[in-house]
Amino acid sequence: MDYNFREIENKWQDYWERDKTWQVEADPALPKYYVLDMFPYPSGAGLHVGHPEGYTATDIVARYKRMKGYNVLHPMGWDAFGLPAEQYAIQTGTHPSITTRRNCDTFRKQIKALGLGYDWNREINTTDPAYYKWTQWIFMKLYNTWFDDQRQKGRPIDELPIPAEIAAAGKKAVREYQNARRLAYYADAQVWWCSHCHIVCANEEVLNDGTHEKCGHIVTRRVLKQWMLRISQYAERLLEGLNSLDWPEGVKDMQRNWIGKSTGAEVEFPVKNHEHKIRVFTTRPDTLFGATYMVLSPEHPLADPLTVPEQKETIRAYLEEASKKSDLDRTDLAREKTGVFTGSYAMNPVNGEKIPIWIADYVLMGYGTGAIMAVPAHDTRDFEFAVKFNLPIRCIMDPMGAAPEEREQILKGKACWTEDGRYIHSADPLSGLDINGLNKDQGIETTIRWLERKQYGRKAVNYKLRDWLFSRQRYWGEPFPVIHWEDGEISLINESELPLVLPELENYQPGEHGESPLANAGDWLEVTGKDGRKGRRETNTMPQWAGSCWYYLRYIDPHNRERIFDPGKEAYWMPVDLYIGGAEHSVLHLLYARFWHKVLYDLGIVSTDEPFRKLFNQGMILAYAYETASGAKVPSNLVEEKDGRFFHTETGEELKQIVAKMSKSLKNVVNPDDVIKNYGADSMRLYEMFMGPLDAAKPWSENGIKGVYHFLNRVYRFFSSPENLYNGEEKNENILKVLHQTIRKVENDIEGLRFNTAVSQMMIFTNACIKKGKVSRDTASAFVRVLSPFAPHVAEELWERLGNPPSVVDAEFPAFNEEYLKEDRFEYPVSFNGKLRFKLELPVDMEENRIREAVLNDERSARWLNGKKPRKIIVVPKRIINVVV
RNA sequence: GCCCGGAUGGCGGAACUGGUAGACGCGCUGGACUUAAAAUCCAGUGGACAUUUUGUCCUUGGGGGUUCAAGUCCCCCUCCGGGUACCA
Repeated sequence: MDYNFREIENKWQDYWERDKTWQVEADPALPKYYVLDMFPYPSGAGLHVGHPEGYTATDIVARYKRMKGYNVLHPMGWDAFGLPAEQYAIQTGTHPSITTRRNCDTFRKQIKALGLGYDWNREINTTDPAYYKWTQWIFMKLYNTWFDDQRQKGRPIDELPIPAEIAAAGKKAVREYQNARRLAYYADAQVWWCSHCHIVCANEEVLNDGTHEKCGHIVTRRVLKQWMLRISQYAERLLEGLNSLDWPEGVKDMQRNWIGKSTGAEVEFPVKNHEHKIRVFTTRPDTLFGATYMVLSPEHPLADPLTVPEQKETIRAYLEEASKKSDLDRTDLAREKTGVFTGSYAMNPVNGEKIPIWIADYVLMGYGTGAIMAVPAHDTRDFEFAVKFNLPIRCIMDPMGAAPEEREQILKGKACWTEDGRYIHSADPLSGLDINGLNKDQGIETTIRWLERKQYGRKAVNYKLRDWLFSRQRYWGEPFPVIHWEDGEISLINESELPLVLPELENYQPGEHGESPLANAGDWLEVTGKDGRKGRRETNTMPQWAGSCWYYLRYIDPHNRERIFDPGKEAYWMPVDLYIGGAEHSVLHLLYARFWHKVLYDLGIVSTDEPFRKLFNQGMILAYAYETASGAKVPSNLVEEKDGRFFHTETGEELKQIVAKMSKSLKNVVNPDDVIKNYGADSMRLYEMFMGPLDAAKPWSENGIKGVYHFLNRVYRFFSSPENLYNGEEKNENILKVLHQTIRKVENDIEGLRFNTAVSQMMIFTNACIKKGKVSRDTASAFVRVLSPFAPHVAEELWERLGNPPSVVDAEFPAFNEEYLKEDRFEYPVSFNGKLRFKLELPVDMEENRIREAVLNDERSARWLNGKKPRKIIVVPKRIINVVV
């Protein structure tokens, strides 16, 4: 008979609910532990098997830490703003809040069915006005903050020093001066527009092929007034902060790449017959002697002024083409370089040489200064361009480490060299700069010093990270607490007016030309100021990232109506000790949240500089799928298995089993509800942990879940049968040893998030008990506690049956005792020349020399020594013996 | 292109700072129980060869190297996954 998981699971889930087991409060007398899941978007499809993986992992850690005496904060909530609910509203007229509530109810029910111990008293929902009141409040803080570059710190806008000439120019000038420095600003932005969704997309939401990640349609460029956040000013802080974090190196690397710091120099090139100067950023100022032309990006402000009359028409056509090209062909794989000559020349500061100025779209306005000096001999892009347009290529570095033939080519300007070497042709008696013979590092340093002395340029740092486009043309998002006045002034609403609640609408359809659905909001839109001035509310809403940027802070004090949270509680619970979620949030969510957190820290609102101390990414759960020899996918319902091989039910063709993402079309989606119905929540939890390492992608297998289900049945059957248990202490040495090994291993594995091996150790223990046939109640009680974070329902039931009062949740996690783990003898593997030949059991405290004797005296050694004397005998205590002959 | 990560039996995966490769689970084979099946229990299970037994050889994607000893460290290569891309 299988154990009745349904009855047991219902019973204990009811108990935890009635008992309010998971409700916690800040308690300075106890050490705290804050364990957080990335909260889900409650989609209409319900929970997916991927969700419970991370949730189970955090639940195990939470339960374990609680048993270790920590006060554990483990909350859950909903990232519920988003497109699907709005799309559904457009189609059916159902208000998104109704859809959202329904979906949250489903998710909550499904999560509870897994026996996850969340404090539901702290549940939050980003779409709840009582929550987004504070999202709006943070936006107001961002608006009222500027970044002090000197102190590398955000400060209140009233502390921004106003230069005398600005102050003298009047209020408007002061306002503009401030607006140009606020962390949230409203400005013309070149944005990606998705004409399918009628929405602007952040750069991050546009895929490599120029399509919108949400809908797959091609996006186009537009200039629109949008809200932006000055995250780029926090680049250095965001980069620096990574060093102190216990995060996967891969995630840190991704963030570093995204921030994209590069050091080099800014150099100014005078233009012949013009007062303009072209400023460029370069990481290779040392190659100035090799600069043979310059390039401006098509959007560069000097593109037009520097065009000579005879070139006007050509340039105009090129600029137009370039602006169109950035729409569609920008991502062409075979991007052949294009460009046109302006007719103007710049002067190379190192040698006074006249070099032509071109315009080309391989130079981007959004990076550096939007202009470059081109050194074709030592930059692959410039090389490609120079070859195509027949521009001179001047090698100024004798390559080190290049093959002789390659070196020949490079010196002749027929190939490009970007590595280190020794400079040649890099001196000019007039300018006084000479770096011939130096290597790259020395060359860069010397050139920068020269540039600074001659005031042609300076050392400079550049970041790829750009400002964050923060508004969307959607209904279902946080409204901005902003009023646009008829005279063009922008102001925030009063804090007392928060939350600014989303108005009810008849029509959720966004406009064709970038108007948000809120433009239909009638009365809501119009405002009249005290002075009689008319204004209009902002009709854009915030992106979905907004709510998820700070939700972990609201869990701390979710019902506080007066403040965002109580500072004492914040100081107690923060930082998050462990944060688990999908790797898809490695860059954006985590970077945005860190940015907001740092601003709040600078303003004294939070007590830590970084929000998430330890981060871990769970891997994706995949499924088996099938394909024919030609690679065509076959839905799983058309596949049959025979003797471990797979065949198409209709054609009979043999199929290959592969691993793929779960998808409706492959018919291999696993529904957690079905799994719970057939095997129970404990099996579901245990299997998700047993599948493999938490961070690995791994395929779901029906047989795998049967394995852990089988294990739980064995556990239940054995430990719930009184005839298998005797009272008091454990008498069997071996059982005691395995028990304590298990306690130690499970403890270490939970701390290291290696749940798969923890489960396997518990299996080893159970096998040993069943083999023995009878163990003590002490042993059973210890094991049940070890098992409880993983399979809490079975554990509660057994705990009760062993005669303990509920609940095992508050029992102490057993401590392992080294005494029981000690071995006095060890079975040494004995190798000859590295090959294992036999085993020899010896006392562990035996001296090495005595061990050598013992090995040589063993009759089995004679065969391998073959009459020779051993050259050397290596003894590694409690590991191995190796005889070298 | 660049930056990460990975490759271990029929399958999912173990293996601490280099020290008995294949833990644990699945599957498979044989057996017990049963009228039978399921469930359960017991035994076996990397490959090849040999065998009455003791056994021998091979094996962690491929090739080199360091070492008494390499899945683990170093160099080169192949394939797979993720990120990113005219970033100057």
